[in-house]
Amino acid sequence: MADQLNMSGLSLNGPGGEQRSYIPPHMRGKMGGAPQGLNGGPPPMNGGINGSAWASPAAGNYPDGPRPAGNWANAPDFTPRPSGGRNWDGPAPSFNKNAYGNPSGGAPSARGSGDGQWRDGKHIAGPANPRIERELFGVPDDPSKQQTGINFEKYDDIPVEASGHDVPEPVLKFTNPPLDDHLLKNIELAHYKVPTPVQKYSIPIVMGGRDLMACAQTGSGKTGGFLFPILSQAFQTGPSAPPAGAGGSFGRQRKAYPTSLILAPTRELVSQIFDESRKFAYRSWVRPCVVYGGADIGSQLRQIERGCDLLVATPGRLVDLIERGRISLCNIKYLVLDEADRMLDMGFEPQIRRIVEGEDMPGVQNRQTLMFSATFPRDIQMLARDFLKDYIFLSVGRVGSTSENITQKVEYVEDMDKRSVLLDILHTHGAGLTLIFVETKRMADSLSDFLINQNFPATSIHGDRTQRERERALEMFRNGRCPILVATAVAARGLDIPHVKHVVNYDLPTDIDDYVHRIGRTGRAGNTGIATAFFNRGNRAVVRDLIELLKEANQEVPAFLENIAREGAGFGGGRGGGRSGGRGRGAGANRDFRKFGGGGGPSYGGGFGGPPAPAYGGGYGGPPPPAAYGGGYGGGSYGNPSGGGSGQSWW
DNA sequence: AAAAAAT
Repeated sequence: MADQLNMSGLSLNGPGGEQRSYIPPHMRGKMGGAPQGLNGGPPPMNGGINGSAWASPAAGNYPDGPRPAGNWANAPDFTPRPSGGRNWDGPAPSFNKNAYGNPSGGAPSARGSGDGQWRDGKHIAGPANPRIERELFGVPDDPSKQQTGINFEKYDDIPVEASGHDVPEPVLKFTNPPLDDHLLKNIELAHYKVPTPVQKYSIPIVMGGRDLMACAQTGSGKTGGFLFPILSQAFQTGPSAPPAGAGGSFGRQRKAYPTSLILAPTRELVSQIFDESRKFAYRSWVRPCVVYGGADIGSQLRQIERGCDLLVATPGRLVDLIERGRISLCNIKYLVLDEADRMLDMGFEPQIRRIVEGEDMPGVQNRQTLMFSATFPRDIQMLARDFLKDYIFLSVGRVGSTSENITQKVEYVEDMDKRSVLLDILHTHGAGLTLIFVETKRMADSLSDFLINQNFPATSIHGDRTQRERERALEMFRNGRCPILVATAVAARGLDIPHVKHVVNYDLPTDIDDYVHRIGRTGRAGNTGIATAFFNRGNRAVVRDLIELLKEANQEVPAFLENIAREGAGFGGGRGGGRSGGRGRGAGANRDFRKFGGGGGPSYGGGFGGPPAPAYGGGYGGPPPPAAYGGGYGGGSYGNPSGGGSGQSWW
């Protein structure tokens, strides 16, 4: 069998039998002297995009298309984009006022948004399209599309703290001014009534031209928090001219010049942000696009070609497209880094720095930059220092945990008993969506298999499933056909799944922030939810943080937790709390370190995210510092900025 | 230690 596999592998070699190693797509054709075709590189654009290996599946049938039911599968290939000319360096298409589709005869260019134009300094909305409206905004009876269950009074309880100089007054309503009328119409279509607290602040901040660093989580309305002001400004000021000299360069491939770029860590998250941006860009001149890995790049390229004003991307795929010369960032006016802490956790810093500092993006003074992050540890502070200018710092309270929307339970369950306890829970809390978090991909598979064998409608989502499987699982969960979803960390943050009734931490995460994110999938903004965690001694690393969190949220703290915490506080067991306070969390953790942080000068050494105590504590042979140590602000200015990473010795 | 992310 192995031999057969090898044989088929060999058959991939070149005709002369020479070993041909894999060449990434963006490198093909750059190999010295090799004819382009040999390496399977894409033919030139006018060579016919529908030919050869470059060909995509037929329109309307993208097996890995990012939006399974999305309208862009229906968009005809090469519909000239009425307003797109400015964003290309190719020859601008001659404007034709009927270009976006005479209803009869012409190809229906139903793209759902971005169908409007900018002409003679005016924004001209595209035609209304009932089908697209239903797709984007849903119908009142369709719970999967509805923005229901948002209790706006609860939102008002979320504390927001703004600091920085000249913080503008928050807005109280969606009104013109400051927001553009076209945006207001779309907001109304989306049934958004009142801005959430983060939106109340971010709208005037961003529209005032200021940079923003916001500590906020998804569910606080932060997507609208950046989309509303960005789109509103775009609707009023129109597109940017392409760079001088970009137009008509002979032989150059078409290149898109987006004016807004939104980076986010996971594919599902960028997809979700894209969906939101389609809503609010509906009928406007702004055409949103989305690019991420794991999906057919050909269809993404074609989308970009049709015009790309607002781009939502994961870093890896964006770098790929930049290397291919298909996207230029030189026109960027707005840069948004969403879930910045997560992106750094996932090792995206090099790609992010390359995108922001190493390509053609305007410098920090010539663009507006917004960063969102659930926490504000040292590495994020460094990023803020480098990417932002004179920013306003916004700290938005936790949506779920500190309010009493979520009933948190912690049960002592040994690993071997977890399955049966889970079955009990599923039998007891039958109705509603249940999201079960596990720590490994393998566990996600085996647990969902187990549940399916027990006749539970379960599915799973994790990084080893194909993008298509991931999206399908999420869709099945969202629409309730598979109301039990077993997930790894891929689903922990950012995903906005309405109506999750119960979050089960089958395996507790080692990082309490992850726990907060996970339980935040339920009890969203006014809905009540339940979060159950299975705890055993294997989780004692988080016991202190967990207790602190439960207390903070006015939840019951089981006696066994206190007991185990005391065990851990003994000598030798110091790892129980060594990390406490390392990441910003708890009351006051997400604060503007410029205000609270240690001293002046370049030392960013506030206690914020400082290196864990063991980094130096071990050297003295003394007992490990007490758990409280290292928390707080300005507590220690040990640690040079770059040294933070090396002290990771808490396990 | 695990997960995610360009191929």
